[in-house]
Amino acid sequence: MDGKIVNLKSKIEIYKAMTDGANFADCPVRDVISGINGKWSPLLVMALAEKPYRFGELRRLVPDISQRMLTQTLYDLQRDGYVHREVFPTKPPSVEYSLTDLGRSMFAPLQMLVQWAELNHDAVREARAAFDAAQT
Amino acid sequence: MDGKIVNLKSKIEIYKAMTDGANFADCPVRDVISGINGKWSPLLVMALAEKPYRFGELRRLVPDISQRMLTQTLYDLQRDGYVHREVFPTKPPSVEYSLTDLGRSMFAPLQMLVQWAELNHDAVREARAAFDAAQT
DNA sequence: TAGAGCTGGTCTCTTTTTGAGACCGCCATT
DNA sequence: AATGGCGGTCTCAAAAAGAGACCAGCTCTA
Repeated sequence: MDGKIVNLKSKIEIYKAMTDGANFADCPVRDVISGINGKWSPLLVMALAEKPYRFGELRRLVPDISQRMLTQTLYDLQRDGYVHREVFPTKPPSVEYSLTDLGRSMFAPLQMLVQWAELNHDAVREARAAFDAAQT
Repeated sequence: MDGKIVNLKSKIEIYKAMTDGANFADCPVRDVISGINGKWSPLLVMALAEKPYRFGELRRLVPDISQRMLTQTLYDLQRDGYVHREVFPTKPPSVEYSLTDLGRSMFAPLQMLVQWAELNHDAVREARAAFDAAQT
């Protein structure tokens, strides 16, 4: 990642990249995508892209995540190298989570998708309403 | 979507877009994202971006999806307005699935993410191996 | 000094989502 | 008459996610 996205591949090449691999299960692209396509991963990455946060801060920032899923999602993000976890030996030890370079490099493409969602959520809502009405 | 993505928002604005809404559940951006962030949705969208496919063709193209999940994922994509479903009254009626304009407009941002995944899957694999080794 | 609260978690239990695979009627081919 | 493709639905088991109790260690307040 040198900051610019050039040489976009053709659609069929991109699709092949998603179905590559000796057997289907270990296609590298799907392997990576699945890690950032969980229910909470994108939200946490976007939050940490702003600035590092402590565990409790993230909990308050994202009030509808359960503590269990916050722990687990952060663990998974750390394992895949997107998030750095640092423990500070304060009286009640505090833990700070921050994005690594790899995590930061994901921000741009993720932002595109979020921005697309923002631009198109009206269209999606209308489509949904029309579909449900037609199903009467 | 007029083909160009301009005026990128600041990180904090993007995060706010993901946490907007009276209560957390109906944040528009998360509502939309959740629809395209399933296990199979991105793959099917990428496949249909190439050209329309019939049900059985998609099944063969993506051999590790179960019939149940293919049915359901296509249904959800149709409901959200990404996919058009057309039934042809042939002897065994055939059903063709194709991307709508809305679905096509999603291709660009999705492609960015896939491309990022392709570029960075080595880094992710290394991070994972290092993490697992450190956990000994 | 006793109680309550904050720190970042783990553990158990229940509900929801997903996956595997059997089954369906219809029709064409063999 | 049996086989296979067509696009599904239905059932049941497994996996993932959510709710909430519990934990030790420390600090502040009454």
